[in-house]
Amino acid sequence: MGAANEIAYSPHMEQPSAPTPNRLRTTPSWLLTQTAAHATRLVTTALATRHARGYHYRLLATLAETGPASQADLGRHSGIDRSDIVATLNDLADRHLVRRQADPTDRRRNIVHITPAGQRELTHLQHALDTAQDTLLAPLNPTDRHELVRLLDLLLTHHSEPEG
Amino acid sequence: MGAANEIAYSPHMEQPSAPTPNRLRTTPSWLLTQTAAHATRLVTTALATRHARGYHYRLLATLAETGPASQADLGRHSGIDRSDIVATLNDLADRHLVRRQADPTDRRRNIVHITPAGQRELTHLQHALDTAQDTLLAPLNPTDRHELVRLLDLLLTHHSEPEG
DNA sequence: AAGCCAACGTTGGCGGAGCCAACATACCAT
DNA sequence: ATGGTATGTTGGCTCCGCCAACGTTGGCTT
Repeated sequence: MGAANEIAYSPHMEQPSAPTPNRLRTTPSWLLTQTAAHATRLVTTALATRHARGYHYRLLATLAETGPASQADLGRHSGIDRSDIVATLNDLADRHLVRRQADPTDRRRNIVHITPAGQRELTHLQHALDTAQDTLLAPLNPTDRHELVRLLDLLLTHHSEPEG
Repeated sequence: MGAANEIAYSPHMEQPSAPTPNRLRTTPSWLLTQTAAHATRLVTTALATRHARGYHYRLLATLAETGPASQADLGRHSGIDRSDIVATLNDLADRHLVRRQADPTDRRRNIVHITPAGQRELTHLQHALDTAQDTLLAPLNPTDRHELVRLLDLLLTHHSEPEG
């Protein structure tokens, strides 16, 4: 039928997606969760190239910025639950990207350090992540990008502060 | 130590949250997923007042807008996987909010209808959802709200279209 | 008419993210 | 000394988004 570079049309080939109902398309929370889902997909595949998940990056990034910290503090800074911190740190420690060390002044606490290897890994993850950000924001010009960040920051700040 | 209307300070009372690392705070995908998480919390609790989840609303809304449709079409319009459609429709059908009917012209298909009770329930859910939207967008003025919707719509459209 | 491929509904499963409850241990103020 | 509370840890849960497989049915091709 057609030349090789034409797109073959098969009567059995249906549209992979269909128009989204207006009720959803105009609901801010829906727009938010759907774009977030796309962002998560991009980030997940980006981090997966280095066998990491979101929690791994978040913890390494938090550690690099705050310095050695207890697991509870890590949780508060990164917004990850204490129990999830444990599992994620286990992963990171198994790969020697992080070190748990007993706090001599408080025997309940572990002081968690990022290792040099962890620092290097974070650099790789950061690079992969930066690329994903560009892909995500591709359709937006610089002005729109800043505007989006501003608006999201407003929402996040408002809903995070206890005194709302 | 102070009067009753002062906020009691206890040395054991730590901040429930702590400053988020800049690396995260300035990452668009992080802002997106975190605000989406807040939105999901609001929507989830709003829908929970009527014992519904996101998928239930999405299907009812889609049905109301497109009219009777096959499960596959419902999936394409709502962005929900075929297998999840089955489970969600089971819930809705159990509560008589939806009716499955064999398609006489294609015995593979079910034609799904929304019942009058389903229409009424959708109205309730919509109301709960609208309130949640207001709570979510509280810190934004009308201009910013439209701007946010515009930007998210841009992202969503870009990443949904097959020809990216 | 036969054969083949595709779509349909359904079952069962998976992983990530965000939670919560409970517990033993350790700290600290009273 | 006692009681309240923070810490790390285990185990469990829900929601959302996916994927693989299977039996059935439809429809195009030859």
